[in-house]
Amino acid sequence: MRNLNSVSLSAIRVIEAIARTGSLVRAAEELGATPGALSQRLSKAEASLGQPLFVRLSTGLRPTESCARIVPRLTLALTELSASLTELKRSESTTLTVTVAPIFASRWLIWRIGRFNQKYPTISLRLLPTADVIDLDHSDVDVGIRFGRDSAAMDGAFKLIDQRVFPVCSPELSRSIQKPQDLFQFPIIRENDQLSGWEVWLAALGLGHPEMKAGPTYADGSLCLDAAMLGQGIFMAWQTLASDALERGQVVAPFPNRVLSGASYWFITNRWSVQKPAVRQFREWLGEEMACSLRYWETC
Amino acid sequence: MRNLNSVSLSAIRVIEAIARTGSLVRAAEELGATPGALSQRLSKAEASLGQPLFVRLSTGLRPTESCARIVPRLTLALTELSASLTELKRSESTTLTVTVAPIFASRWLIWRIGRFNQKYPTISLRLLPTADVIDLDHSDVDVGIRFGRDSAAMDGAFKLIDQRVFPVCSPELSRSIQKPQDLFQFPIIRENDQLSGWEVWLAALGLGHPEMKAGPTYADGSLCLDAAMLGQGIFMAWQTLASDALERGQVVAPFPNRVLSGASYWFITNRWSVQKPAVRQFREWLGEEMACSLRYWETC
DNA sequence: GTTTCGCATTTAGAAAATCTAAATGCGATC
DNA sequence: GATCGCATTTAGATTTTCTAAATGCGAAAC
Repeated sequence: MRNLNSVSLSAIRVIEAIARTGSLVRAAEELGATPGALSQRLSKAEASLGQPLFVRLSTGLRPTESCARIVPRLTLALTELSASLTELKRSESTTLTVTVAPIFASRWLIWRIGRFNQKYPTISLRLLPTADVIDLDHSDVDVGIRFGRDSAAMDGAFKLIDQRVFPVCSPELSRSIQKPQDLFQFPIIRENDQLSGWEVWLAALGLGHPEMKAGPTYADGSLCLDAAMLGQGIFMAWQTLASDALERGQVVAPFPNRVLSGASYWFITNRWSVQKPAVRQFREWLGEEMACSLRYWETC
Repeated sequence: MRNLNSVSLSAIRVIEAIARTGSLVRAAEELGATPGALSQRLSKAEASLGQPLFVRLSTGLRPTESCARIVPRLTLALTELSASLTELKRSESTTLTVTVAPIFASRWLIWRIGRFNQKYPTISLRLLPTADVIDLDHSDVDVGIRFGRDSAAMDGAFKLIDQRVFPVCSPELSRSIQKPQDLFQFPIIRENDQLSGWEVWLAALGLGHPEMKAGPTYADGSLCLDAAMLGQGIFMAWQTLASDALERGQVVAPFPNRVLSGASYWFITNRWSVQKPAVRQFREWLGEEMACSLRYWETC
């Protein structure tokens, strides 16, 4: 391996091309350079190898015996390198790695990926459900779907959907609920002891700060939604979380008001992946699916 | 193959080394460069491939999935290139191609090559008997043994031996020859209708321009010598031509005077081959063999 | 919790390599 | 004897690549 320090690899390519084509001019054409440039590279290689590699004929260049002996090996090795790069590009264009928050993945995305695979069978979509934000540019992840406040919008991010919040509960509970104030006869389910979303929702409905019953608290929204399904209380949910549970009737939203929370879902891209067609296709597909979910919520 | 235009081959080497060693610092050490240089080459490669090849960890660099997949192929290909270069160097050091005039080859050199092979069994000596002078620097020939006038001595040539001329004839004829004038009762054998050598020899012995009988003419000195052996006349020979025939008694030199012709044998070297040990060894061996022939001539 | 260490990366400027375009030279062919 | 095709040389421009030092960042050590 240390051998390769003695000759520039580009010179090896020149040698192989000249040997294969039998002429400087043809090799130059193949390599996209001028004959003069190749001639110089060749001379340098010969000098550093301490031996001539080609016999100069009036009709072109003929490899010397020892050069001819290794040319097939050079061709092989260079073909191998070339094929490797092709594979690199190919695999890159057909696999798409997406990092998403686990809750979004489990409550919304994974149920729809089947349709994506149907539409783009050549793209192999891989999910990387992680809670922490990755530096996409220095990873092999193409896309991130991140939730964040609109004010923190990052460079080159694409907004997928505004988050809207609304209370949900089990069908049983909802029977006792006619007006917003009725909600507060039930416990309020909390995510990490927080009551996120309630303030904006109440404000939008012109309600003050009613007294809210203590309720169970869970580490993430997904568990909170489960608790709501089981009738443990009222939970302030949002579209992508509750979408499928609503559709299946596992929970219901007693009021049609869906209030902008001021946060959104963002589609962010690895700097390298921006121009990958698969990225664009995934983004467009995501947009369509979200629009479809939205339409459903509006009709119910 | 056209693929390889997109990425510099040296970058491929960097990629392979980083992937194999797992660290920029170690790769830099192996490739004999600074980490900064490799970092730059890598960034450029990533840019032109349009994808990151390594995930940056605090402990070093980890290949991305698609990079890792091709690394074994890269290692293979680079190893192959390296091995090819090794073979190139190896074969170069053990085969020695020598271009010689056919007459010198057939009358002197080939009878001694056996001894050369014995002394240097690892060097495979190949003779290229050609009449025309080759431009060594642009051929795969390492050495030329050329005959020429001293005034035309070329650059970097090494004089092997001064040519000395002397008349020879068959043993039968020589019995009638006591003094130089006796030579001219026999036909004078010519090479290409020329009487080369006679003038200097006669001058050295203080003889004028005696009348010389017409004799057979042949295309080259080797055939002239054969004619002399067969008693067809007198031939003005020289050391390397007549050496073995004299030793075997096929011809005799009636007079001890060996006169400098003003020409010599030259040992010339392909510019690339000068530093090959085999070249030096062959030159030294040639010198010894010639000295040995000289000693024999002096004693007879 | 702070420091230190081992990395990779960035930067600016220097050095080296490589290239281009045109001239040159050399055989072979017409 | 002229012309064509090819490789080579040359000088100068251009691009690439490198070095050395500064920087930044995370993990381990203290």
